[in-house]
Amino acid sequence: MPTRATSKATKASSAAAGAVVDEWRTLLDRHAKVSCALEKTLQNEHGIGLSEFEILDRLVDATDASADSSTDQGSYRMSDLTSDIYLSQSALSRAVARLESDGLVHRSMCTDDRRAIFVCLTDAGRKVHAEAKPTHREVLGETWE
Amino acid sequence: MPTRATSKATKASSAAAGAVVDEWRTLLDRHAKVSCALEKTLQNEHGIGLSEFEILDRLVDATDASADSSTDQGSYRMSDLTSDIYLSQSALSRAVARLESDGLVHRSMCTDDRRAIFVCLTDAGRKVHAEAKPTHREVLGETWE
DNA sequence: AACACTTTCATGCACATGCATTGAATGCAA
DNA sequence: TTGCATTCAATGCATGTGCATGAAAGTGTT
Repeated sequence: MPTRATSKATKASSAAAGAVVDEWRTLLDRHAKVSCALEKTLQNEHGIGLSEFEILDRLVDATDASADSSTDQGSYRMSDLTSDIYLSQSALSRAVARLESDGLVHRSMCTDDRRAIFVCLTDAGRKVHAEAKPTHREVLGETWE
Repeated sequence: MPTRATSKATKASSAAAGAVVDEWRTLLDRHAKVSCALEKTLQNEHGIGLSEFEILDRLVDATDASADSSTDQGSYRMSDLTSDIYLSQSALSRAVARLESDGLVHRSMCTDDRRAIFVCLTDAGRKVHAEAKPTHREVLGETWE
């Protein structure tokens, strides 16, 4: 396993580089298959996209993790969420906006730093996630291999 | 390392399911990081996107693999390409259209089955791919881990 | 031949994403 | 205080993608 290629490792390691390329293609294929299946199933059965589900998932994790009632239940600072998820800042902003318009999360200002936005689950959001989670796990198990 | 889950591993394995979820999140993160880096670098240094490069890559592979001059050099049937790559049929159609307008590939009809379209590399396409391939491998090596 | 069905690729449309920018709030320094 | 750079989130814009459809060509049945 080539730990880390030197910046000029283009020529020397043709076999090792080929292995990474193979892994990369495998990853691309699996990503396409799994995320496509998740997207469709979550949309059909629960009316949310994959990005939306992933956000809800993080929020629930955060809620369960910190039992301290920091602000509301399961608050998550927008900027923290951006770095904890695979979405870009703008994509996250819009996804949260979608979730809010669906009534699944609530955006609130922080009094300490009035630039920051806190996102927290609503009861409806918690409910939808609880319903969608088994579906998510199931599809993952079916399509993973 | 869980080699391969049985096909009906939905309910029974709550711990194993959690492991798959972890792997899935890891895959999502790596996919985002690597594909984003590849996209940017390929675009900046060679003027093509990741999808376009992947298509060129398949075409070159096909050229090298079959030394028989089947039709032209490195022809690839559109429908075959669709199943060999992670792109959907419509995405592939447009990506090839982009490549053609850039002069990197050439679309030609097949006389046997006039529904089918054959894609083959132009000299310019071969050249761009040859230049971009080291970059691709290099970025892959840098961002893989 | 005539008809229905399938396959193959392109395209209109809606939408999610990334980039770059904007606007607001903060922090720091003079 | 004023001034300037920084941080944070939202948004205009361009673009790539998927879904559903359409058109053309092939296949099969009567």
